[in-house]
Amino acid sequence: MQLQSVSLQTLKRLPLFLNYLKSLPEDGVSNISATTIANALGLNDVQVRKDLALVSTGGRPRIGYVTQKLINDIEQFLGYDDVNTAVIIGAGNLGRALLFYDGFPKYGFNIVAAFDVDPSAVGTAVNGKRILPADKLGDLCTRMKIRIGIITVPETEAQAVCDTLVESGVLAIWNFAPVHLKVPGHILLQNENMACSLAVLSKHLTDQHFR
Amino acid sequence: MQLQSVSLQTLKRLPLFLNYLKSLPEDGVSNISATTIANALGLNDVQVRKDLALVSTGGRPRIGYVTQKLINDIEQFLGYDDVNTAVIIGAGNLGRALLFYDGFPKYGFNIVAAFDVDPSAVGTAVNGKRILPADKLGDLCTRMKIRIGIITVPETEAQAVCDTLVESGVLAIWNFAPVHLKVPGHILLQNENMACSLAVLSKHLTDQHFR
DNA sequence: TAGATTGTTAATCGATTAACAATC
DNA sequence: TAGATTGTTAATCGATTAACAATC
Repeated sequence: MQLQSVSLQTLKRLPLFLNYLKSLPEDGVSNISATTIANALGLNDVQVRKDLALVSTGGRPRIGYVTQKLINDIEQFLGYDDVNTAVIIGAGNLGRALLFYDGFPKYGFNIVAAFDVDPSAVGTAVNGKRILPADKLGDLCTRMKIRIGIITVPETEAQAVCDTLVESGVLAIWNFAPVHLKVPGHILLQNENMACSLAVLSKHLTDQHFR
Repeated sequence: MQLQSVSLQTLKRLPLFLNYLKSLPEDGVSNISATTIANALGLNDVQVRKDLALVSTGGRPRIGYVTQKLINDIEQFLGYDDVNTAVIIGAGNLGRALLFYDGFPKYGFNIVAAFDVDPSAVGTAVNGKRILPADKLGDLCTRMKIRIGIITVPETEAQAVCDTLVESGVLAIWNFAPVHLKVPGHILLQNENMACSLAVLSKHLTDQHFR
């Protein structure tokens, strides 16, 4: 699966821009230059300008962009206007952390429910979201036309959960289990691999590999 | 900060190889080919071979690599032999999830403690790790020569925590707060930005941007 | 006007993929 | 031997950076 209009790299930077722009004081200057954004985020200014050119227009020499318009354009491009429904499978610590994560509603995502196999968890609620029995997962996804599944179950359960999601019409899967899932080509699989992050950090501490 | 001997891309793939190799049945075939690994993980076989050439030797045509030697070589390269000590700042849901995360000890990381400002959390323990008052953070990092800090506090607190860590000699920071932190050049900052992941997923659901 | 900034084209850089000889 | 696989060199691809004319 590849991006056509916008590169994956650009797509990953846009939320950073958005977050930075939103962090600016609202009563401050209403314009902002690509150079300012670049410096604030440690990026190249031409890169920022190129990214912005793909999702917005109206940057003026000497003046820059209108901050609010830029925010609107990026949000529109990223589809934060639409509300996307998602489910979380696995109501352990990580699943609970995600249920509390403020970013979801903020960026147009709505977690409709969580699922777990543990009978003592089923029936309770976390941050106002109900925890349902795992065997109801497929049914609910199909009925509610859920498009996004977030997997926070143990390694051993992840593939089975993934298969159920795919069968039930889920299109995108965000996987926190440290395992390589097999999915059909039309499914977008995003792996959130803690081990990768650890490796990069760990490597930094053994200096000779850096220059 | 840039990598010399190994590219960042390779560094991110090595843990994937490691995880896959460890998932193989131990009583199975003792050799494995780059092609097999590549197919299992959906990568290019030459890419795998190139990556492996950087951290191991002894692959034999027609036979492949000795699985156990490969595991040892990757682990040694990634520095999983040494135990790295780390602290978590913020014992909320995400912090607690990380305290329970099995991957840390498995990959040579030891979380020595967590810190929080909430008096009702301070003094308790999560998964056998003590939760200490936030104002003890700098002292403990300096005394115990902590090298890695994991930030799971709210956005507004993240920069202050980050500054304390840097002042106390921490070299690598893993930031889960959705904010761009300022750090000196010699510090490795790894951002775990949920918003970025969301953007990529969300984008997939608006098909026209994909080919 | 002078100078900062945009937007775009060209050059550079790095990573991936293709091709292929060596070899078990 | 035949064929699968390694390891390496060359070609391709894509992203970043540099250069610069346009413009406010």
